[in-house]
Amino acid sequence: MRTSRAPADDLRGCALGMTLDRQIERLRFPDGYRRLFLAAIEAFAEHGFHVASTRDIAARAGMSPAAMYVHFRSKEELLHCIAMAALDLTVEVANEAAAGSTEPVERLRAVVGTLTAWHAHHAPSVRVVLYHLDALTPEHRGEVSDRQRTVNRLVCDIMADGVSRGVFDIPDVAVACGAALSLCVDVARWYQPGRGWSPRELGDQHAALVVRMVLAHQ
Amino acid sequence: MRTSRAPADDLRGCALGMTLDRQIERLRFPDGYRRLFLAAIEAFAEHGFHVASTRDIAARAGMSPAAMYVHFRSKEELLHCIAMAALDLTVEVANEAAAGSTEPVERLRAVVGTLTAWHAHHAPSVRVVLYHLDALTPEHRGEVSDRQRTVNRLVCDIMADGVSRGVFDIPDVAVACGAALSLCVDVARWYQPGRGWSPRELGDQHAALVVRMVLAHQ
DNA sequence: GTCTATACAGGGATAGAC
DNA sequence: GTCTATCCCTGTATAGAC
Repeated sequence: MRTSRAPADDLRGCALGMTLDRQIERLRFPDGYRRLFLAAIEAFAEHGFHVASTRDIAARAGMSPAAMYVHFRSKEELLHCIAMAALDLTVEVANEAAAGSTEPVERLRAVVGTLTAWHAHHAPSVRVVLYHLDALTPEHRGEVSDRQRTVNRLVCDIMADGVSRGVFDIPDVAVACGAALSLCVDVARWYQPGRGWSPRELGDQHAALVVRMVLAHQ
Repeated sequence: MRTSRAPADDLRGCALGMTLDRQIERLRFPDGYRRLFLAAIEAFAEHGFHVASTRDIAARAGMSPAAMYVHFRSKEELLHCIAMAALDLTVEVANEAAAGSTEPVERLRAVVGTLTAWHAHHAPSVRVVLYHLDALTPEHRGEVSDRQRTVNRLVCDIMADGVSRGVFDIPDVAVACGAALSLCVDVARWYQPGRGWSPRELGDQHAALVVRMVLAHQ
């Protein structure tokens, strides 16, 4: 039987320009498993978890409905695997952005810009992970929350560091951190490619706004 | 046959302290209609649109499954009516907040604070309106988008006014407006009552953050 | 590991009596 | 306007052959 988790090591080095689908391609999944994985991302993103049927997913993967159950115990497990892979990538991308500098302003700018661009770029897939988590078992939902807290902690640490260095002036770090991440994440709800700014441009603008939000007036 | 829209006039004068349910009570709906309306809000908020069944909704309203179709043509129409009523209330609340002053900073603070508190307070119901709109027919979705644009325009106007008066310094008003509303709205995704700040306190903090984001350094 | 066939449950919506 | 009964469809998941 297959393990139901994507090996974290295969997720390194992902770049923003690639689509989530292509990044998944790089994972060393067995063929049938990967085809189902990609098909489910498509179907979930298009119709939402509950409306997308296992028949549809299997058909997109070029299989019979029954073949799915060789690779995944249930539709819920399929969602869980996708959510975890997407969040592992998100954590990876955020960490890479933060690693580019040791200066709080630059780190915050990089993380907010990158996460905004990331969520804009993968809006349909991200919506599934953000808004359909109630379909997961409590245990699986807990694992997802852990990953989300990891990103949260990264941003909080950057802000707290900036405060202690006197660069930032933040009344409540937890609230400001939540606010910054709301900017990054909520993009997935409304962003439409081709209308207005590109993901990268929008990221830069959000980064500038967040920096203004927390910067100490010299 | 009943009209399927809540009369807008009945929505005036709503106050934040009341729950959405109670505000709906004030609408002059016929009894059966209102019971179904309230039951559906509960069921949708609890399980999401697709998981909540018409049987469950009818049972909560103390009716047989078939009785629903006397008041609503379909489950989709029920969602539409709820979404429109909720958005009409949101527009109302935002307008009231903006009407409290003519000064851009105060108006922005009031709108962001009130909308944040509103979304925190009604998080479960608001999630339905925000994240399950793909279940609506294109026509109904259009009506919902109209209301959302109304709120957006209100915030944009306040910001543009502040810029033209030299109070605000905003590179791109549309982006800043979207960012401010992301702060207000995304609260519905993560807010849990009883943990951390109250809706009102959170609203005040968000308002302060948004003002810092756009205020011109004197 | 994939197929065909099917069990089994549940949901949206309607018919027709009262 | 509400009920009981029911139609009909779809969906998840399993059985068993290949």
